Amino acid sequence: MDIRTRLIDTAEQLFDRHGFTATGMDRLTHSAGISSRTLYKHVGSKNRLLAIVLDERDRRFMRSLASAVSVDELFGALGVWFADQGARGCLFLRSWAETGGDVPEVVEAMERHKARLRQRIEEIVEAETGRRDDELADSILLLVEGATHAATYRGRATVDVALRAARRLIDGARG
Amino acid sequence: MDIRTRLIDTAEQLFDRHGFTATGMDRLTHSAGISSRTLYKHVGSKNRLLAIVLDERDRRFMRSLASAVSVDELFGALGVWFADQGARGCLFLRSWAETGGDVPEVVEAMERHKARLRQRIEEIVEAETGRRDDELADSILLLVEGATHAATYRGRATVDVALRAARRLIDGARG
DNA sequence: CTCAATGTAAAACGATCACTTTACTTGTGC
DNA sequence: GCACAAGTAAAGTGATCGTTTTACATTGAG
Repeated sequence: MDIRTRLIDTAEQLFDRHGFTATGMDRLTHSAGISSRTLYKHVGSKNRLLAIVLDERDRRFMRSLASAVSVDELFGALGVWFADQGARGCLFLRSWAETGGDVPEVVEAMERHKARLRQRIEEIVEAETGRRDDELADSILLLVEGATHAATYRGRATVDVALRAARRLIDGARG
Repeated sequence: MDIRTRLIDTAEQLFDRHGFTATGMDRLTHSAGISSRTLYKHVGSKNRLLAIVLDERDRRFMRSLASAVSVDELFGALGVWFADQGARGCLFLRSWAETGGDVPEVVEAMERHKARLRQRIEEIVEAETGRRDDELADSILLLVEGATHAATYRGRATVDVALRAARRLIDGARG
């Protein structure tokens, strides 16, 4: 595997499992099996590394939603994501909060991700109902966000609750 | 103001605004205007301080929901909370994640808070509909959790979206 | 008047922080 | 066969981490 990919993957796991600030560069370089010199040649700084990690995670997350054209598939994909990656809350919001909103690269990565997620949900709602519905998309975004965070303490069944609530909202809007 | 109260209030603000790990004890003692010796006499360690902060925040948060007997009042209180305290995501989940789930006192404070929140929502749903409805309470918990986190990047209007979605779910369950 | 409690300031603790530097080993392409 | 790019290990940068310690001031109760 490419050294840069290995670095970014390792960083994502450590940041996600132990937190950004709590993860030291020593632990990172040892886990990735590279020297600190190489790390800094590649990513420049710890903050830049975080921003890169977030961008890469966004790409992977959006790809996992790429084929969904219904809320069933949306929450299905979300359930698979949690099963694969674990559920420890949204890494974008956690990173934003851990850095106090003070790191522009991180703020922008978070905002980009949330805008894309919101856009994707809008498309799914339109595919399912046949029309644009901002309010419905907003509601389902809330359910996705809620499931993401409640799953950390209520487990994966939360995704099913979110799906059923989304279905009721859609059926209500249709009827 | 009592020295211990001042310490806990200051810690809550700093942890919330800048993150737990990123907040050093020096900054904390200077902001609270106390010596580090006194701080450690009172709370023992940084982790214990965090647990105490969370318990105190839970008390204050639950008190702000104490009089609500409808979802309108529930989300009304939530909106007031965000207006007063700002919206940077759930401090309990953020603290749990920042400490990697490795600090028992923090894990327990988070779980206590979430159990109480879920219980409070169950009561509000019962007051509003006249009957117990676990599924409906689960859905509204998701909307509360979703609003809490989406408010960080979509602003306070998110609370209104959550309220309207909750109303539709309740009306659907009633009819 | 004095003892004990409660506070302060400030230095010291070893560890660790993010990051840089020095010195050396590898291929790879021309 | 040699220069160059890309990696390593390891020491060093000064700063800061959470926590403890030393030495001293204030204050209220008996």
